[in-house]
Amino acid sequence: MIRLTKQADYGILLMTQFAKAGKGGMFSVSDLAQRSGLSAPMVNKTVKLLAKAGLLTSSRGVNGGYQLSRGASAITLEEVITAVEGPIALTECQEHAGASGCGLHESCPTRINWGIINHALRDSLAGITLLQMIHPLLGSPRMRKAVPAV
Amino acid sequence: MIRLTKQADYGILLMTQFAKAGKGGMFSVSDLAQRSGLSAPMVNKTVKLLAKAGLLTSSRGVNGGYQLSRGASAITLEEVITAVEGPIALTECQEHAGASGCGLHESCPTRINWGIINHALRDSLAGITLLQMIHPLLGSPRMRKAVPAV
DNA sequence: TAAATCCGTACCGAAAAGGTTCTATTTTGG
DNA sequence: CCAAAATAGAACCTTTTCGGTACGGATTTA
Repeated sequence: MIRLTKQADYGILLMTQFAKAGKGGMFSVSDLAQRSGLSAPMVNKTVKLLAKAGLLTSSRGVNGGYQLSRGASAITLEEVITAVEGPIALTECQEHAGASGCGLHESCPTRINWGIINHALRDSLAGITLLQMIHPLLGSPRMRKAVPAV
Repeated sequence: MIRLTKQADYGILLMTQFAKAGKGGMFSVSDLAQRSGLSAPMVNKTVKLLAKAGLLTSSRGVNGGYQLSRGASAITLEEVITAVEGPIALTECQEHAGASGCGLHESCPTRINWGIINHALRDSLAGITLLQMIHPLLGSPRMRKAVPAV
């Protein structure tokens, strides 16, 4: 029902852990699992996706772990969600434009509207950074301006 | 992956059929199935939800069917989607506020941000009417103003 | 060289989505 | 007044996706 998946939620939760630790904070999977209250395998799975997307950098071997690849003010929710659960689009036709076709009778005259809606959603997610997520009261006034009643 | 369900898509498709037919246009389920290319049982299931939400009115018996309860310019995508797949909210905690609790360790400092995001999504969907869906080129300039880059 | 850690993939159970069917109930028309 | 056409509502099944776990391999450090 138009929900974020739990894993995307976990991704955001984990990223905020890094953000709270500040620049250079490095955590292993087991560290993160303890801090977040999530199971280690689930953390494992999720940080891999975040690292693959370039939001985290990894170090292998003893004393290895993950850390933010950029400052918390330079990473947005849009990036985190996309990293974990793929492109953000309410309708399928917006994702692989023209590739498959809707299979329905008429050519879709509503595609323009969907483009606008998807764009609005993506942009409101792209307007919120990890820094704002951990300091909502500081972030929200600026954000309210950037994301007005639409 | 943050997709609309197919049934919600069907709901929108069906509602645009009514909108194209203009005020007072009445269709039976089998009519709609033919026009839309969807299976009759699926149409059946979907229009029931739309009727229950008050977006369509129904007439039983021979020559019965469904019709729009209001003009196409007074029905928004937000209403159609909510009718078919329930309240629009990306995160669960926004729906039944405080009822269940996240179950996670700290109280969620990000709830404010989610409220803003959900609101932005709902409002952009509420800003698009059925009339605009069937006349995208007419509707979009006004809509671009109502739903700016957010 | 052993331990810690990331990497990649494959797998399984549970939940949700997608779709069908069946039995009322209501209305019209002959 | 009865048969046909239509909605109302619920139950059911199948398929897909989600949520979570497990395992073998590669890499770094001590």
